[in-house]
Amino acid sequence: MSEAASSSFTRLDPRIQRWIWRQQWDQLRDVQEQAIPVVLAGERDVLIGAATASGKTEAAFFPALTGLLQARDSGHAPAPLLLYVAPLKALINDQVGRLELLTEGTELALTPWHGDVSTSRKTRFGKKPGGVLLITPESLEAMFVRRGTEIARLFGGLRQIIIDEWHAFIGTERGIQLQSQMNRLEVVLQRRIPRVGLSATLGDMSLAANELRPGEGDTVIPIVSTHGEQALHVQLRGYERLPPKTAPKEAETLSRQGKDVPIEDVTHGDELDIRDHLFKHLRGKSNLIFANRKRDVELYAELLRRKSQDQRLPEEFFVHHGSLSRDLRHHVEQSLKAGKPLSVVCTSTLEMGVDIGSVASIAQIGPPHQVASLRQRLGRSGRRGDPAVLRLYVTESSLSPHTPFLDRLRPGVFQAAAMVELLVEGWCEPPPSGYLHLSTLIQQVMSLIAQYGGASANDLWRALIKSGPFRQVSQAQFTALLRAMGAAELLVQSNDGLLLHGWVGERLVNHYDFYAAFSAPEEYTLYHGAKVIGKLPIDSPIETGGLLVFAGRRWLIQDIDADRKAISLMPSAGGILPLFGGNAGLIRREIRERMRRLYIEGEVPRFLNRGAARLFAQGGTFFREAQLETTSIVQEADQTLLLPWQSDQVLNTLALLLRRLGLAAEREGVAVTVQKSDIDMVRQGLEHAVAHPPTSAVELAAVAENKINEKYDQYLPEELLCSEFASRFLDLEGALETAGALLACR
DNA sequence: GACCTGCTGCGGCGTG
Repeated sequence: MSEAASSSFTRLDPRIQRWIWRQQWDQLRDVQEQAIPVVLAGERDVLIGAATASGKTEAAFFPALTGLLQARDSGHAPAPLLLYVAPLKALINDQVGRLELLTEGTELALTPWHGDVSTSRKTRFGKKPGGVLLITPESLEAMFVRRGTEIARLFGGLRQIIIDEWHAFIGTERGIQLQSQMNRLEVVLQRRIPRVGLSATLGDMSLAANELRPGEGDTVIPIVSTHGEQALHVQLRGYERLPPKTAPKEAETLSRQGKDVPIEDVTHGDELDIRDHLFKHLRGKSNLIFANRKRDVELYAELLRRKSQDQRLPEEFFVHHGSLSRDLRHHVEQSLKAGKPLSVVCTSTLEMGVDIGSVASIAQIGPPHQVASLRQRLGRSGRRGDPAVLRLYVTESSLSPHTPFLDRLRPGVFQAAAMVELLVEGWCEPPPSGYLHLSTLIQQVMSLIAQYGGASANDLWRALIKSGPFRQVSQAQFTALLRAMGAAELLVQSNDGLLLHGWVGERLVNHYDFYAAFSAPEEYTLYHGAKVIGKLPIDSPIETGGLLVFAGRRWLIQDIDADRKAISLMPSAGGILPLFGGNAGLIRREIRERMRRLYIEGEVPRFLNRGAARLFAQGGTFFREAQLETTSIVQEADQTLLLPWQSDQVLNTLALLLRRLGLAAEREGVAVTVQKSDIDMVRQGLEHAVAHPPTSAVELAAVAENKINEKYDQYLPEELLCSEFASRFLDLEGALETAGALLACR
């Protein structure tokens, strides 16, 4: 360590300094230099923004552990405690391993606490709290519920909270749950506990800071890595849909006759072309191939694997997604980490989390859904000074006189191109904010009552809303929520006004399902003999004797056991790709605006290959033919389309405004379509909407169907469900403005 | 037109 290194270094505990020496680091990273003094001071909240593997975890732990060791050595009572919260169990396990080395010889207790940790280890912490506690939000929730009266004792010595991968929490159910838990700790301890958020440099730091300390984001100290941006090599490849060799109906007839139909024969020609390109360019190196859907992950893994087999090459294409068993995923992660040349077809499971080292390139099949996730994926490539390499593969439908209007615009190519441009310019989606999170509020009300053995409405209001993170919820909404919880027998009121669990609430809180704030579908476990392969959602249409492609292998479904929720598989020659359900995300205004600009300027971005450039030209020509530069309302046969190039929230709202007037309006891709209508009808509808707008987005939400999305939404009365829906999916102001603009142009 | 994440307490049984 050089002299200049550093006043920061000299302030660390000597035991930590020795560890740094042993690593033979010649200097601290810049985020570490910046973070050490402020985290060590232990007074303010800190948000550290830096890419994966930039040393931000150490930036938090070096000073936090220094403070912890000093407090312990000075005999501080109660025993000082550092809390680390992470979104993944795997991250906690990794972290414990690293901390064990870092704290060697200090006799500092490290306690991982999640579902896979033994009860004995948890009991040990209960008997002697202190040291470092590493936990998930769900396990922390369980502590509040099961050990409510012990919270003050267990966390009495708490000095700081470090939150890993903070960006992954923001805007989600788990994010607001964690905010609420941190606040509840402060309520019990009656003091402010400094928070240290670790985050990828995504979006706007000030928004992320305001989520770290809700309402007081400006008091959070931001620390951003000054590390230079890496070079980026990107290519967008375009394909046109080509039919499979054997049509689906024909294939079904053949297989019913007992004939074996190879998967290549029922796969679209463009998908085989993409496979060939991947095979040719990725073999021999390590790569990540992201596909948007698990079905496609299985498809491409299978196609690539079979091609390797045909050419008698060693197996080097693998699968990784969230439905695979932990063992299978772990094996792939370890092989990647060991530096073996292998390509993994995967979903967002390999976007963050455990360290897998660096790969040669990233492939993305299908247009990405978010610039933020595209950037996160790119961060996995080209770490050691090499440029990051990104290949995007986008298929558009084939052109014929019957090709639908929206497909002729080639929206996939334009969306992908817009996202790459925004990525290069350094833009990405800010974290979502403004949601009510009423489902998670129901969970937190139930949990607080469990913690204290009952609570008054006023106690709940103060702990969750007035001083807590649910500040978007009004008093009237909160009262309505409690009343609805009473009606659903989640709550009952005792004679002295104390709120307790009703019989439904009791049953809910006493099941381990309660601790997670997010909902997950019920799944069947897949077995090959005694070995667990993975899990399938039970809504998949499967039956005994059926075929399945899963985990990059082909299987025959031998047995389905509904009681054990188990499916037995045996290897087979054929296989069918399973479909997994899911909800799509929301596209932001900035992306749609950039798409429009690309259409208007018509200049082919340099990163497009020939195929993509051709599709780009087709889309641009069609855009001009349809005069979309000057008008955004067009008619095709008996449907009318609105193309305002706005956010999905604006499109949702426009569709509802028209539906309210009895028009068959729907959001469809980049447009709002209105069936059985003409331009005049739609213009009249928009005029009426502008002249007589609904009083609020909440009122408009009543028109929407299927508003239940989150875990406890089913307990919300219609009015609150509408409020929640409006806060997430609608933008009335934006929609009325857009309607005005649509009417202004002819 | 999608992906991902998480989980207690207790009874029963084997082992030292």
